[in-house]
Amino acid sequence: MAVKRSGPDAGLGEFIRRQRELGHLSVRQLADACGISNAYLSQIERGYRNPSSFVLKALADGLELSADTLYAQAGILDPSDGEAGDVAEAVRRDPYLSARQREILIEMYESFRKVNDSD
Amino acid sequence: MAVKRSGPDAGLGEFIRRQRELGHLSVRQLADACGISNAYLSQIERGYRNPSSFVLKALADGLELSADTLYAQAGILDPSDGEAGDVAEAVRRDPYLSARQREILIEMYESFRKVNDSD
DNA sequence: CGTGGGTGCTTGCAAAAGTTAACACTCCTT
DNA sequence: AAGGAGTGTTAACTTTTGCAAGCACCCACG
Repeated sequence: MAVKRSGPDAGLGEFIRRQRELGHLSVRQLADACGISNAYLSQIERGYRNPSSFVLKALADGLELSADTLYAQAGILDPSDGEAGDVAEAVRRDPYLSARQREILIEMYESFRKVNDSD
Repeated sequence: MAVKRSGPDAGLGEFIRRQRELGHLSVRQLADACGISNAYLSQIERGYRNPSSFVLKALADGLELSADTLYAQAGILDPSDGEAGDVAEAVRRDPYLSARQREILIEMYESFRKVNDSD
């Protein structure tokens, strides 16, 4: 599946460590806040382990940044996913729409915005 | 340890299954698109497995939605996340749309919802 | 019929995730 | 100097992920 597997090679880990240090947190403090063991966090930071989705989310919360930011660092999120107003966001989060329907609604919304700009 | 543990309890899995069905994809089709095995996807959808962050990201891509959307559904539900389905609300609050445009978007949104019900 | 392909599901098993209990080191305090 | 408490790291272990290979079922087509 092409995705980078473990090994001392972790951009994500380095980023987490830097964020942790910026927040003046010890390995144990952040690990506790995330509900994981300090040993495990240490290994994640040095690229010897890949966190599960739940742990990644917990880390994002503990570091007070969005999961998307961590994903971006993990190299698994297109930075282009960024922007989007509240409407587009609400559409993306709606669990009852198909991908195609979301696409249509967002496109229509953005075309409305565009038209209004030139007023 | 705070992080939610497995069990047939899967909000996330149900959501993934629903999205897959809305896209008219078979288990094998989505699994292939995500680079994971069909057996594994089946188990994820029924709540017997928790995907790693990499697999979760692949699923988000395969379903054409953002990783955060999956996270929101993943049951790490901050109630503060403002109850997803408020597309209509977001549209009504948007200051950059005309009354007519709001009407159109909401109507289209609701018709999508209606169509999906009868799947 | 019958067989080939479609669907989702079960079953081992190797390989990772994740834990507990240690380690070595530093900095304070006594 | 001897202890305590802080730091990050390692080692041995258990639990979970994720896959290959197969099951049972349904539907179309010769």
